[in-house]
Amino acid sequence: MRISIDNISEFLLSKHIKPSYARIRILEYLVVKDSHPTVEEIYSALVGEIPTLSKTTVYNTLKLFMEADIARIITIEENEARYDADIDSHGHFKCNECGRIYDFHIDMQKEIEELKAFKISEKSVYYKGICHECLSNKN
Amino acid sequence: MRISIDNISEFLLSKHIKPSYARIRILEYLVVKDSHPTVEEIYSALVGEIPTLSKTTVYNTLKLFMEADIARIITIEENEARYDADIDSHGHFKCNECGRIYDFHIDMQKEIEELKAFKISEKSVYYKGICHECLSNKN
DNA sequence: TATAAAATTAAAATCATTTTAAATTTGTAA
DNA sequence: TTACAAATTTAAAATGATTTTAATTTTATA
Repeated sequence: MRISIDNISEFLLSKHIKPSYARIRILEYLVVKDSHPTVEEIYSALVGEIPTLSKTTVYNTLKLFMEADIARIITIEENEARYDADIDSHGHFKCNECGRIYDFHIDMQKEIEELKAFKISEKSVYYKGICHECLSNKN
Repeated sequence: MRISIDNISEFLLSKHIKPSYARIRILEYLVVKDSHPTVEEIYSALVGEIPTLSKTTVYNTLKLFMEADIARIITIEENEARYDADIDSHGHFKCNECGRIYDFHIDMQKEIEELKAFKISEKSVYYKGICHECLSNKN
């Protein structure tokens, strides 16, 4: 379920998170941008409008969101943790040329025989390659 | 295709990699242990027998292996890159209790409609949860 | 208004990885 | 065998993302 921009504050309250200004703006950024930003990107984008913002707050807030299952971390590449406010299971494709991350739908319901006795709490699917746009630009 | 222990040296030669002692031992460790070790684990395990070994060599060697498609990196968790000498596509399950990584078979052939115009070069599937053994120990 | 709890912050610490430049080893041609 | 160039390995320093710490600011409420 995607969060809508209108009700960020109520949404946070429903998750028992106090909707401070920083939290609202960070979640709003995650939802609106929908680009799976890094901490650096979030911080840089918001520090202009929230001059007192610190990176620690961005880290704290994202950790809070993850604990509340509002956001999830995308570790498609070490050395660049990204964050996604879309919790529903879907795949991520990273373009090795432009660096963009694309979402795609993929069925992850199928039961895995070997994991029958395991308790699965999280599934991630990461693809890499070259996106359509970058392929076009090459010709 | 799994590499067998007997022919590590020939295998490296077939990939146009000079089979130095460090390279042979590191690849051997990856193949035999089959536990998706971190750089730290590889280094610690081998430095006793190869006292001059340095971590930089482990890093260099793993990078070399990845470039030659002999090994792949598993970034199921930022802050702990792991390495796998099994290149065939398969899924990885990480137990949040004991930290072990399990392999499992999963069909990754299915074409994704949304990525039809994309060039896919790498697919990763990461699951997390609690493994069977840790679930048993809890009761 | 006072006060305690929560949120935010800057600065320092940590730690995996990369870079750099030097030292060592290896292969090969003379 | 010897000498030299290339490849490999190395230690040390640099980098950079993240975490920790401890202090400050903000918020809610009595």
